[in-house]
Amino acid sequence: MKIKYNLLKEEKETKARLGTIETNYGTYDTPMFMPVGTRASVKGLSPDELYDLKAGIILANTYHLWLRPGEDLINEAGGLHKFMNYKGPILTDSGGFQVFSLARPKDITEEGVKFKSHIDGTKLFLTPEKSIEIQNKLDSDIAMSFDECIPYPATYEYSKESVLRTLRWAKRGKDVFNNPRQSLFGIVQGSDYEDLRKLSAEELSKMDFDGYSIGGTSVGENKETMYRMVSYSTKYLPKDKVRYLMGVGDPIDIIEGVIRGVDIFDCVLPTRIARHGNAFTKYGKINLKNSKFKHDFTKLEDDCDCYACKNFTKAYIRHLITLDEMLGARLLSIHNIRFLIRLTEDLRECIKNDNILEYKEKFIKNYYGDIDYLSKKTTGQGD
RNA sequence: AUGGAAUUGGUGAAGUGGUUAACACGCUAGAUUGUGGCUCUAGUAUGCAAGGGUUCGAUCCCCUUAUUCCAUC
Repeated sequence: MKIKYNLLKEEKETKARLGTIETNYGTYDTPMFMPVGTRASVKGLSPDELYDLKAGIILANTYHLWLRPGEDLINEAGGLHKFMNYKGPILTDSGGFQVFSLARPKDITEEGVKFKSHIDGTKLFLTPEKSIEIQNKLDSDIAMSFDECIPYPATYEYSKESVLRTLRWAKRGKDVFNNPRQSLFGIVQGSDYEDLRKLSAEELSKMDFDGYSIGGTSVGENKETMYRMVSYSTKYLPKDKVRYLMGVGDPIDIIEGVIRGVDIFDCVLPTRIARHGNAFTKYGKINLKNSKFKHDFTKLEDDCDCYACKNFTKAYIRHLITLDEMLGARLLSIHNIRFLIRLTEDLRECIKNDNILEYKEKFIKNYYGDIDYLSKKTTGQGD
């Protein structure tokens, strides 16, 4: 079946939306956070552990699975769900983002994108049709259109050219799309130009996708700019379809995104920083490698219900991380993903109670203290 | 006891009669946003066993002492 979005309530003072999304594998509440499992695995975690975290949709990556093990092998296994034994919904990214990090501008043509494999340097060519064909075979629940994610800053001329091309690519992908149990999303681009975001969102809407993504954020702009890009996008998207802000998962960015009408987020941040020894807490991110935690026999967070917080101390997790024991990264991944999912649970309550701005103020005060987070730069990828 | 060799940071070590003593590990911090999987960035010896001497200048040359290792009795 195609996914179905049900809008239940809008928050009184903001554009925040409470809703549900019906999928092949159950109905889930939004706003929601999707853990990332690039290569058909959320690094270090089993499906059972993901269910315990109350994860709903997870993300896998077309580009990576295309190269290894190949879409035909996964098709032979009976599709992505059977292959990895995940009994929840799966969304596949289109490979557009890898283009952004692996290709050079001159390799992008109307037909598709030339780039080199990050594994062995093999020359590769990806087109909108090819991306969709792979995703159809992977048999994920939601496929993404193949888009161009441009760096920031970008000139108006280049941004416009790119937006128009991405629109043509979206149309081409949709035309060859042929998996009836799969849904297809379009991706809004347009850098930080409101008229381009508007053009992108409106043209995609005319094509009637099953949901819409916001791409091209978190590519080197500051947070204030990112929030503007999000506003420019949700403003022109239909209310009866789900909105997904791609690649965003800093806690405050999730809050700001929800306030601007975003329903779904995904991000590698919780698992990546976990592997590097960091944990989200409501009083800011902490680095367990810091010597101050050596004798700290308290939990990561007192009120967290995750397996790591229920069973282990900071001193122990620090010990695991400093010695590079696998369990350390696993425990921090569990905690960090649960932290973001709990955040979305809180935000859903706030939408019901019409007090999301209060929640945000309190969150920022706890998390950032006096830090001016709005001027913080997002990471410039692809360099 | 005699002869020989050595002694450089927390560790393994490179090195030179003359601006900031290489590198690695460790340690201390920081980074990380549609994942190029243990990554990246920065800091980390006012010091070259101790004392004395030669020299414009010594970690580097000489002497004494201490310690360690090897060989022989």
